[in-house]
Amino acid sequence: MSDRLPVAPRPSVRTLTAAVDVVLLTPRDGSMAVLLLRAPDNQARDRWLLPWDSLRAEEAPEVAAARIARGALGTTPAALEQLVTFGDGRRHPGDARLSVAYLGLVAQGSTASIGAVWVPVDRLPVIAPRQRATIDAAVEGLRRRIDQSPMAFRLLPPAFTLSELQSIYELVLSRRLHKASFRRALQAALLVEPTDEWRSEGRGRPAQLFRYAPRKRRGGQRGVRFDLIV
Amino acid sequence: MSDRLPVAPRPSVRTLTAAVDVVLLTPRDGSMAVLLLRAPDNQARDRWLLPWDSLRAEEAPEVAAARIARGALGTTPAALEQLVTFGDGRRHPGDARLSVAYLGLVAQGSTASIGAVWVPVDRLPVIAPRQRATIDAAVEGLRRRIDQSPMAFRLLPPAFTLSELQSIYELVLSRRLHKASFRRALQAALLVEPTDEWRSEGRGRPAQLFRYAPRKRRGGQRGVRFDLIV
DNA sequence: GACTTTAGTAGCGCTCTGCTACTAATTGTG
DNA sequence: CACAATTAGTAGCAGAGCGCTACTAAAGTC
Repeated sequence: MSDRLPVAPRPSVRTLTAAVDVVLLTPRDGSMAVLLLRAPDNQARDRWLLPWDSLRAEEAPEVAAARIARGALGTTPAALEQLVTFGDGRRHPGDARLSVAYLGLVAQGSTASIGAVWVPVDRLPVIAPRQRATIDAAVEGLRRRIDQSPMAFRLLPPAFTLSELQSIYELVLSRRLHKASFRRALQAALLVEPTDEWRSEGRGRPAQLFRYAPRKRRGGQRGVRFDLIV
Repeated sequence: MSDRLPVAPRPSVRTLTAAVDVVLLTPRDGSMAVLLLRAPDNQARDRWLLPWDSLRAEEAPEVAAARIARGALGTTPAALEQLVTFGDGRRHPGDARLSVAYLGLVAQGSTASIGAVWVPVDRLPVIAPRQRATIDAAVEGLRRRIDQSPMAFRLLPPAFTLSELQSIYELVLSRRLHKASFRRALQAALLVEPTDEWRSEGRGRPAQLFRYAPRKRRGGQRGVRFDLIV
């Protein structure tokens, strides 16, 4: 090991193929759903795929991700952020050497382009192993980050009831939350403000609609949590 | 938009160059330091660089990252995880189209290979813009994840004092923590166990040495935190 | 009107957390 | 040796946070 210079020599120019994959997630029928495309060619090895494309010349990956998402969705997703880059032996539908994965969040109730289908993440069809791993990473990434960034609000229309918001958290975290505690914590976090609209959803008392309106919190600097789940 | 098929046509094979960059971080002299290499060639545009190399044929990026880290460090870092992939217009020393960045953690007091220097992250020299952004992402990633994964312990030798551990957190979070509260939270998290060794560090009472020994925590399922800092 | 269903709140008790204030053990200094 | 200085480590209080039960409110259903 010590006989090798730590500085890389001027690299020989190696080229490879790179794809951008987009995982679009939305809440749907009580679970999270991912947007899959039906393969245009019935002979294709993978009948279903994540929206993807190879990276175009001079195109930044996040630009490509937005382009691919628009193509599959018809509109731009409410949020789009990089997840992970895979380059292992697992198969990608385009046999790309590298695939850069993006997570896009889509508000509940949105529709998709023709040929695209929302599929519950716990009922996925057979799909190329690398794209399967990408979806798992997306769901896990959403779970990890939902407390730290306003992702839940990107999964809802601009106005929503607090019960709907709580359902998003329950869906993403896959556990029940206590109503009063949830609302108290939400109140303390100064994240939403009430509108003067109410919505009656069939049975039961109508619910007030809220919108995402974060205010700067004073202080905030808390001690270390050690939220490490070993 | 709607006239474009959501399914990508069979992609023309586009190739590009990809690099793997490694940000090795260690605590050093009261701040975090990153390992930089001096350019072998004085005429090079960048006098200093992050350890990097282009991705070899059939080599998975995490394998390349481990290889590059070993070359720069002489040993394997205590942890190595993917950070982000850049592909924008910012310059990379190898002019790579894509660069996959990895974060490596190195225990306090480790030495580097010849030609490699530990530089405090708040006193960086001029460096290619993409690698500068990579370092920023590494420091920020460490800050974001230190509560959720045992990264702090990878920045220390196997046996350490609780004051040393607290210093790591203070360094990474760049704020002071309260001693009693820190220890109480650490105790509750069942993350460390005492050894029967003590260390006298010049002045003051000797400190007991601890080791990282996480135990499974019961329960753990807490409510939503809304730790969103707006 | 009684019952069901969903929204929303009050408040109790326990836990968690920030803090002050202590004790403990060592080195340095006259 | 006495005593200050320095670092390690703990006790315990007060207030904030959190889980929970139990309630009230407003709608539809029969």
